[in-house]
Amino acid sequence: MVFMPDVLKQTGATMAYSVIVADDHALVRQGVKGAIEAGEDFEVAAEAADGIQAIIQVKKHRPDLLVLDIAMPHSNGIEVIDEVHRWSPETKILVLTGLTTGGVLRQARQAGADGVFLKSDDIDALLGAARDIMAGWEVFSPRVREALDRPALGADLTPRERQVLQALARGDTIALIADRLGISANTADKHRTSIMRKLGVHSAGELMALAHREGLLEISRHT
Amino acid sequence: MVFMPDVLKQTGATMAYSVIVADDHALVRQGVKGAIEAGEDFEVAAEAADGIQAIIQVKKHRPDLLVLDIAMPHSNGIEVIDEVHRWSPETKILVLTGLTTGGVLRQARQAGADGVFLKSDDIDALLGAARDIMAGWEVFSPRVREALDRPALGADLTPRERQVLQALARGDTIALIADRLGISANTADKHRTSIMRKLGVHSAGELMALAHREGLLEISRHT
DNA sequence: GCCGATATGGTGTGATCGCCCCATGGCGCA
DNA sequence: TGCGCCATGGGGCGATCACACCATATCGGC
Repeated sequence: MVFMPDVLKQTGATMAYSVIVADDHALVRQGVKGAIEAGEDFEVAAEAADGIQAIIQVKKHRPDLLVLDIAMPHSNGIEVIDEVHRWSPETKILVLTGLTTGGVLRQARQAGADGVFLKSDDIDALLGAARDIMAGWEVFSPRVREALDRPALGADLTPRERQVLQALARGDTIALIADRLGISANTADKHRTSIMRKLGVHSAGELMALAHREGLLEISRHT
Repeated sequence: MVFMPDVLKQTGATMAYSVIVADDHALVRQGVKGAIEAGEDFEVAAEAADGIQAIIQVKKHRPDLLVLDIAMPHSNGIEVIDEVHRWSPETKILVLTGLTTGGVLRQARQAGADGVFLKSDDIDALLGAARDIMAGWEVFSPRVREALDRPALGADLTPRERQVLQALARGDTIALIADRLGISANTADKHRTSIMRKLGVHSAGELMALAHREGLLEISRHT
């Protein structure tokens, strides 16, 4: 049995939700396109291979739905969400990510994504998720919800502490960080100490490893 | 115009190369399946969502081609390549990866992959790559070749130094590493010093950041 | 046979780190 | 009006790190 919105039942056909798919991997775009066009109530209007292109295409097409990868070159997915809300507020956003590290998912939800779909989730569920979102629901798959419910690991970090953590993870030394932030080395050190206490680590090495492994850092892509 | 091997022209049909697609992301598997079955000379015999499953399916089906992602749960792609060569040496291997950090690509080639395809490469090229591999060629896309040609960054590390680097990146302290490897702290320190000199960094923080960023570490996946 | 690379070990020094002590001011909340 | 949290600052101490110096032993190659 195929779900069909009332509008379609009434008009007969040709009226489908327009979709833009943004992911830097062509294979993923193809997979999404195939899965979402399997239902005839969605039609992919354009694709984007990076964040900038995603914003441009959204401005241009004003789609009903944006399927958006987080880790992309040129402007990450979180920034794209903000821009989309600004330029095309009626566009629903379904975030697509391979990461289940919690931090990313939390960022996406807080930025205003209407749903999150994991790349490892069952592909057949994607179309249903898209339909649910268009029906006005928020869609988080079980595995996403589980990750979201897990106590955060770093959720209690203060803004300043996050700032210091970013710098530490880039390999900056305490002296350099203090200088950059215009504070004394003692204060920067105090922040580092607080971070380590909150994350339960006892050496700079552990902290670096944890930050990279658990995705506590801001998302960025090079290449 | 569709390429068709001589065997197919002779027999008429039904004789296609069997393929196994191994990737932890269902969307990618779907994309690969669609792209590779667009030519009628390939047929996906099975899929695998992790390294263990990939090995099991290869043993079972003895496919002509394995399309293999590197970063997967339970046994990474490099290990899978070894196992495939052991249990099904006639199976060609096309490595699929999103990473272009050189180290991974180098590992894949050295492990005996017959080709590397980037997830961001043009999807239409995948079928051609598969056909070229079955024709006995080694297939590396231009972007892969570029990454492979780039001077290595860490290529001159000795085996022992790599070992120490892995431990450092996990957050282990020099004293712990020395103890684990059964050597003195002085020697472990000497290795660390050599690593930092070869990589051109001057602090533990920089080293950690570089190792994670440039993918100098062994591939592993959790979750 | 000698040279280079690898791996092992020891000593020392200055810088940084990990963690403790202390303090002040602002801001929100009961 | 306190109480807690955040951010800022100072000082100190022991451990670790970064980087020199020194050394021996093995192994492969010219």
